Amino acid sequence: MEDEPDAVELIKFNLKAAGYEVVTAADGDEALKKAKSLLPNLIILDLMIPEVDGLEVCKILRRDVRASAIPIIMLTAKAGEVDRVLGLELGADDYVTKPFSPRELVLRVKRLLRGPAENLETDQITLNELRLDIPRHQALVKGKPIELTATEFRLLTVLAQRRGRVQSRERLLHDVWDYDNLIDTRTVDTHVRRLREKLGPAAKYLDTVRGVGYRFVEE
Amino acid sequence: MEDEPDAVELIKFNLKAAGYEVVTAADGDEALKKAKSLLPNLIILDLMIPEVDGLEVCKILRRDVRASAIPIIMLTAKAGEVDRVLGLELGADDYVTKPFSPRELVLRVKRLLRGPAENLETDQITLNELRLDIPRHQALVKGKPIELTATEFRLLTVLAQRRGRVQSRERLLHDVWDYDNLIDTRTVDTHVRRLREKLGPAAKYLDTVRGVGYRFVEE
DNA sequence: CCAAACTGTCACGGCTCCGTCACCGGTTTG
DNA sequence: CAAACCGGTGACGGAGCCGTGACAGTTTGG
Repeated sequence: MEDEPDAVELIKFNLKAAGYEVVTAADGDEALKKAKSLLPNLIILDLMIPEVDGLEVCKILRRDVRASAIPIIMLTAKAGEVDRVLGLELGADDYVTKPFSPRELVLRVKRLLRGPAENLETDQITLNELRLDIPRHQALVKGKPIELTATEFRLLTVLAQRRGRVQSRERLLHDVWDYDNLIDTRTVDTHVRRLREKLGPAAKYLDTVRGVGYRFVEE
Repeated sequence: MEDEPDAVELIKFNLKAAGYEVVTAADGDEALKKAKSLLPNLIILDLMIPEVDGLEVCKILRRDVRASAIPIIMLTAKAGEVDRVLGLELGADDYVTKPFSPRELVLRVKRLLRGPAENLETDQITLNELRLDIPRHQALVKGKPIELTATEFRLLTVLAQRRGRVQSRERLLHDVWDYDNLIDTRTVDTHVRRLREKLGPAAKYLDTVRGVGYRFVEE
């Protein structure tokens, strides 16, 4: 979500190299639409964009029921204190002044995605008889604790946090295993199987989307 | 209750935007007076404040009959990590290290105001036959005092104060040892082992969560 | 100034867990 | 309708994790 095409490509390239999935928007209006429909895990927002001003986009997103929880990084041309305070007041979580190194941006993205803000909001996930308590590292089915290994728990957490949306095997390998090589592996499948075994009746929430990946069902 | 005017205004703005009523104090002395007279629902306390030190303010408030129950969030500069454990012993309920995003602070405020029961830090923790007397720096099993070294006691305290929640080795190294480097160490394991030896029958309260860390059991 | 206590690191070994493979039934494709 | 594709399943060997004992460097106390 940028104004200069070159800069957009540069950022996109570096983020993809770090293993992230990137979607871009040409102006503020498009940015708003995509943000609300795709509900990304993080938004990088340039202040100087056409159609709808960056600050305005931020403000609107913060009022949105579903999008308000998404962390936002702001890109600003001036190092002016006004923009910084204004941006933070409107709910941005971090901001970067141009010019900046792509590496710095990637680091800030990582920090925000693993940061405390995310953990605070998602420290407990409940879906009918299944409950995930992340700080306690405990999964409950109908109130009874289920013994899960560390990897199984992380996999289930990632899927549950993005419930409704299909996660490809590559994405899961990146987020759960920190694998960046795209080697074909049956690892994910095996772990999903073990999860289903242990979850018992709650296994119905784990959907297989043939040819794509896995999904935690919504409602 | 801050030292930098800009930061105070920033926090104030964001809390008000979240629907809270906010009162500020310029120094520790003023903070104490206002806290005792207004009896707010929550206090955000900067460690680096003039007149009366933040830790001192915390200690005084905890001794006060009427103000002792008020949750306190401490703001600490990244340098003085020793303050963290010290603050916990003095009865702070949560910590935020600078720099932090305003949104993160608001989230922590919400959490503390939402569930006071699960976040209350007392100076005495009792779980069946095990009792921890934090101000006296003493651990008791079935009423009999157990000889613990300084490090062992701090480790046990940190684990017990976050009972139920798994603490990673890195987290424990950070909070108990002030280690920030992520080198692989068996130090935590060794100290847990020594703790278990000394605790005897009460050792069952220290859970190992394979691949994650350690946990003080709940109930 | 010495002895005792405390602390961090290391090596070892048992045991759990994990990644991979082969196989097979079901589904899609041409 | 056959061939290719895909994902579920069971099994297995290696890797990684953690408990344990030992030890050297440092601190404490007499």
